[in-house]
Amino acid sequence: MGNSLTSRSQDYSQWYNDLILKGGLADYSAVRGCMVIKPYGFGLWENMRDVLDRKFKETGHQNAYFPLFVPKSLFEAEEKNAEGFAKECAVVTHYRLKADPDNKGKLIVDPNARLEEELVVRPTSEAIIWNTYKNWIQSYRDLPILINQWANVVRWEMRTRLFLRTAEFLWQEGHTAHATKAEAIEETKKMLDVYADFAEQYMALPVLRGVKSANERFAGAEDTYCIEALMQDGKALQAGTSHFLGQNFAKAFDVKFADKENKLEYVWATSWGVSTRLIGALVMAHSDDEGLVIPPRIAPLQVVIVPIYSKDEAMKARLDAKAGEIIKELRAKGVSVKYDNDDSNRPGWKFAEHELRGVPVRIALGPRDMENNLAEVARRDTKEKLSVSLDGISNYVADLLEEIQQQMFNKALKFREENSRNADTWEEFVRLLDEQPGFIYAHWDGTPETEEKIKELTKATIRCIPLDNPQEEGKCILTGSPSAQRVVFARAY
RNA sequence: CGGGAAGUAGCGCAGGCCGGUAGCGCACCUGGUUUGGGACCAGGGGGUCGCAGGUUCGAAUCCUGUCUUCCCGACCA
Repeated sequence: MGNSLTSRSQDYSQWYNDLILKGGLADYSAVRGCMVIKPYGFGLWENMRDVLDRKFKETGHQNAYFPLFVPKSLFEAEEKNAEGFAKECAVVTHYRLKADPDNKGKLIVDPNARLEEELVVRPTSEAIIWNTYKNWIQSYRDLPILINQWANVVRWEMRTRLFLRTAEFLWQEGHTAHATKAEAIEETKKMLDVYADFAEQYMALPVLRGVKSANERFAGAEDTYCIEALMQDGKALQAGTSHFLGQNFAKAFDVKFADKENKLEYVWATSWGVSTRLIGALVMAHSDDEGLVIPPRIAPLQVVIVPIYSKDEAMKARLDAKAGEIIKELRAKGVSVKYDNDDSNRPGWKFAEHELRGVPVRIALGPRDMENNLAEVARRDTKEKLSVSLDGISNYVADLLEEIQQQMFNKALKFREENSRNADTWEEFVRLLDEQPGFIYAHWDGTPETEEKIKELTKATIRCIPLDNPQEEGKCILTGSPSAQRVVFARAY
């Protein structure tokens, strides 16, 4: 019907937008480049958030909240950071509107209400946070500070895309302060591992863990670690970053502490974040032409039960009673389940609708099954349908959810492996990018100029230099200069 | 900011070249029959045609301007 999805082969962008709109995750909003996250999409975000938040707390972090507005003078304190974000900042210049004297019923910005100092709407919070940390840190006894905040940030991008790049997005940003460089680096890597584990175990999304080249590094960081995922169209997506900030922000905001010998030292810093972009990653990694496919562990709804009613009222009552039993058992196991007994839609409509929304497991319960003590269990990932005995069905479904979770990860991993290739010559590199897009492992001479040139020529960037990358002598695909290792190239979102 | 396309009912669209006072599908409301892969019949409600000017007896339609959205680039998580 009108709800069918554009086929992927036709237009990947359209397919992606359809998935989000028709899958019920989000809507376009009245504000350019922003979106409305609908309850179903927000439920997904809440589940992701809850898991991450638990992991942050398990690793010793606490939540706090810092202001949305950053005075311009603070924002510009760390020069590289300010420069990096300057082009995409929304800025508050006035604090009042007034009636338009020339246009009844309309408002204009009151020119007399100009702020003495402009306020930058945070594109990231390092500046405001380090300005605060300055007051919190005097001694090594005050360290480490391990704080995370859940917030929204604004980056005024020229071109936006639902979930992947919206002008405003939700995220978490961790900001930590440490007494030693080693401790800060350890923190940076630890949080990268938290992200990678989350992506793989909960989102069923295999990721490469690596470090960014200088060109792709976060503005103001010494090193940017990242997790990189591969989407079904062969493009890469940066799914999370963890930055070792060195002493850059400590120096910019003059944050020093007295060590045990009473010597004053600059504090070492990290920051790390993941955003609602993860939802975009999830959509593009797992969905198919029937709609979303959401991994069970973070699905807003894990199981839906669809009764097949008939005129027979007694049978209807039996179906309701049986469904009630199953729901009770599943809920006792911590499985989220909905009984879709809304009589205004027919079963076929419901099947299609829940597939569009990516509900991992559907149980159909009808008279035919009841007579045989069976139910039809359908899994979303493979679209397989099985007749399952009603005895112990809740155990079966609980196990199936875990199996789907595993299967989705395995499938995505297999896809990534099949779309990861070595390129040894420039011709091969260019051909692979166009004909078999994916992660391309190639030698690079290590210079920013070469990386820039490759980007200009092919739009491919270095996604990361994987951690524990095998060392291998070779020649740069562009310049032929010696190289000690392959790095990962791809076109990226 | 460049290059395309589009703004007509809640959604998706037709009508536009050739001007005559707006239509289709879905959704919605009422009644009935239905329910194992997006049901059917009958009846019904809903639109200053993105906005502002202009041409004309008359504009959804022609002209000018303007705003917005989507797609493709540049920028970026």
